[in-house]
Amino acid sequence: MKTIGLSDCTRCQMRGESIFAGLDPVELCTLGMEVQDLDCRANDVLYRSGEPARYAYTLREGAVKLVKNLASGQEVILRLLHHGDLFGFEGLHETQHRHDAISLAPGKLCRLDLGELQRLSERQPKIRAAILQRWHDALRDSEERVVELGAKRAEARLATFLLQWAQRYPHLRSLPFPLTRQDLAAFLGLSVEHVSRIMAEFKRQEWLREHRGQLEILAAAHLQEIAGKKPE
Amino acid sequence: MKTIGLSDCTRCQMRGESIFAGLDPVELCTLGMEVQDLDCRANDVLYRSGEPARYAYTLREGAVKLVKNLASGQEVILRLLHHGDLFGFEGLHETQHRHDAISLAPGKLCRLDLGELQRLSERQPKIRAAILQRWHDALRDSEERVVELGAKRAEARLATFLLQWAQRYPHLRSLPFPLTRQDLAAFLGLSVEHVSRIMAEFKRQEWLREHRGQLEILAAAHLQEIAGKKPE
DNA sequence: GCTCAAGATTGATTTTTATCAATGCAGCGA
DNA sequence: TCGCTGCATTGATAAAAATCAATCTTGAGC
Repeated sequence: MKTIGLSDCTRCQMRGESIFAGLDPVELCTLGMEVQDLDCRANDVLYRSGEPARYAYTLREGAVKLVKNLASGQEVILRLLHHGDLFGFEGLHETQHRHDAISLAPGKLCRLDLGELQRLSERQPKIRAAILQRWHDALRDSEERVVELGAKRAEARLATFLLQWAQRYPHLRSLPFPLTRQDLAAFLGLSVEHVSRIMAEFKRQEWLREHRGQLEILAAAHLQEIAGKKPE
Repeated sequence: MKTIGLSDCTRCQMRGESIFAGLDPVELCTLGMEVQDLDCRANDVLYRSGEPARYAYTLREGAVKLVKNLASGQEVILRLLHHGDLFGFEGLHETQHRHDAISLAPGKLCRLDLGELQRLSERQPKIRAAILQRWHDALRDSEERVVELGAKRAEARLATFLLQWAQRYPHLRSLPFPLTRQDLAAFLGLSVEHVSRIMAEFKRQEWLREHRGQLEILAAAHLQEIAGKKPE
């Protein structure tokens, strides 16, 4: 991971989707918020569980996983972040991070000091609302995961997941897919082998294709159907 | 469900744990917030998924489940609320409720108009902070459920759940336990039969006792051990 | 190109969990 | 009290998923 320097938010491509959306350039300049610009490679550790929470991050490019490691040695992926996502903001309410944040692919991030963010959100209703919206989205997503894990079988979970992943790249036929089977297993609550078998089956059915970290979904309709299927 | 009338928050036993904690009686009076006082029986429907979200609720007595019903007919319990808990506040960011809220036992609630709550939270930093704290807690809990469902086996999930339930009644030896096996199954992502077998086993081990909606935990230490156990 | 290591796949087997089918039991109204 | 009715329990069996044990790829470094 590499610190590049300060970010110039007024020129950021991503601003419209960030928590600073809705502020005009003048407002943005008067915030007095320093935003660090970071580059990461695959498997860089942004922070570890238990470390003091000092920063939140906006992911501009790449993908990041938030991971919980259990005493048993198992790992569970709690969230997967894409371009535009904010993470680490639990730090506004807790002194320590409660999971690891690890990049899955080379990418770019903005690092925001949590103290400054806190002050800003108190003064700027627009920013406050934006953060609250992220909180809301994170809760909704997490509850959807509870539904998936609690009520659906392996193939349905995987199908749902692949379709959701694809939604994050609406304009692309071939999607970046930097997840290992281990990552998929840790996200879906399954064993690596089981994930591998189901992926193989999906490929045999020609519902998808995979090549060098790229994924193509060929039969979204079939996956949709599988995704809705209950255990029966 | 029965509307009793307006609540006098200044005299509420629960105020210290509510979102109005930290306000002195004078501040409380000047808020101009009308709080409806409700009684419920077991199995009353407070709201349904898809209904316009108009109120949030504070549960003063009893227990409430937030349920998602799937197209397949399965149900998943997303949250279980106890005395002191606030729910329905997703309505601050969405126009419709996204789950059913159903009481498990007779109880008492306060009903807060979401519009008023919104206005209040904009003006009163203390209330805003309190709501944000609930949001944070809900996310943390939901993520813990993802860990349970994604990484643990049936006995571990049940043991964890029982211990958490007990934590909500720290001073009681014998706990109110208004859940059916169906409720437990819907919360833990298991079948009714499986839950029943594990409960029977825990009772055989004399780790707990159950009688007419009351639960006694006799061997928390053993349950703790089971709760941490990975699938192996 | 060749070698190695990490990840992915496949098969055989076991464990966990769901499903199906009775049966038991407690509370309640007639 | 009887006889429902709705849970809860128990057993037998089937399905789903994990585990164990080999391979098989593939990509990186030489």
